[in-house]
Amino acid sequence: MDLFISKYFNKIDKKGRVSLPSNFRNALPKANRNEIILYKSIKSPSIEGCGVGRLKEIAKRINNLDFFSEDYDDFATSIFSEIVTTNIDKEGRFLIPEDLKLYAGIKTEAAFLGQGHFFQIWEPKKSLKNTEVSRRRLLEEKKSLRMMLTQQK
Amino acid sequence: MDLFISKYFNKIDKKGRVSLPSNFRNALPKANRNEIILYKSIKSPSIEGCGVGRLKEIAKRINNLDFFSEDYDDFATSIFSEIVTTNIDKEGRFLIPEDLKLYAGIKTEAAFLGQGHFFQIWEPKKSLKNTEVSRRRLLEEKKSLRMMLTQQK
DNA sequence: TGGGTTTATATGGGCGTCAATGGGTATATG
DNA sequence: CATATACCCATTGACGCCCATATAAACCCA
Repeated sequence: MDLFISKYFNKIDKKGRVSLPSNFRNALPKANRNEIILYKSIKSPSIEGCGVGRLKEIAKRINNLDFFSEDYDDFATSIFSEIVTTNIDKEGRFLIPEDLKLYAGIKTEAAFLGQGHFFQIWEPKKSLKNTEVSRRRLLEEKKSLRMMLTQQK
Repeated sequence: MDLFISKYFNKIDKKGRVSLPSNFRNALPKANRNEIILYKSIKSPSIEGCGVGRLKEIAKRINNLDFFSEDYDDFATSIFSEIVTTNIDKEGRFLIPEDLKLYAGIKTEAAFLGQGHFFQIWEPKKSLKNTEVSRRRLLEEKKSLRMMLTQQK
């Protein structure tokens, strides 16, 4: 299963290290499980991450936006210029850069949220609130979309 | 017959393990009978589960949404981060995560309800009450539906 | 059809392995 | 030289794997 699934709460030690959930490590391509990329989420105060292979996918999606629009500039700038790559040590831990932790408000603990082809890293309490809000929006406002997911093939 | 049908009451041991009814195990695709997915039911205080195959189907559909939209996030968060995958051991048992047990009020015993393409896990007493209520609703309020189901072609 | 035997399922428990976490030390980088 | 990061080792608890047993269902044979 090459998807990032489930939610995990891991601690950040004195050295700033945090374990990438083993489940997520297994979702990375076997070829390169020692490296991931991180960047600020555009839509929420969280950090998004994935394997380096997904860079191409991200580029493609941005390319589908109107090249002359403000969005294009904003996205290209926000994402590409801010992407960092970090190494995963033999115990499966990595370091979250200070500016990213600041952006997400993360201090001593991090919530890892599977998002399918990528994952998000949140400050735990914020993640709970966000999950709650998303769930309610889905329940109350988006019946037609929900149908898309619940109908049998 | 690859459908989840019937009702079973199984015990949860000290280690938190519970047997997936063998009938349900047989309803899983032969390809992958060692893994199932679990998630909070949207409509009731119960846990829903099914084979992992359904997950890939959902992933595909979500991937078709506009990546930068709010919808995408709502779905990804509500679904991928809320879903849990658990392994089934050689005796056919698995672990129910604590937060899911809490959500369903399950402690030492679990009721498995076949629902066709998926199944539900309830706290036994609640399941009895729910079955009763569902049955009465069906009888009293949904005569038209009943007609549809029972009329001979 | 009855009685005995096998098989499968649910359940219990021991134990090794792995994941998450903590810390010491070497190495690198400026 | 000072700080940050990589590597190595240790600890703890959870989980997976294996084996055991009891009850129930299936089977077989006379």
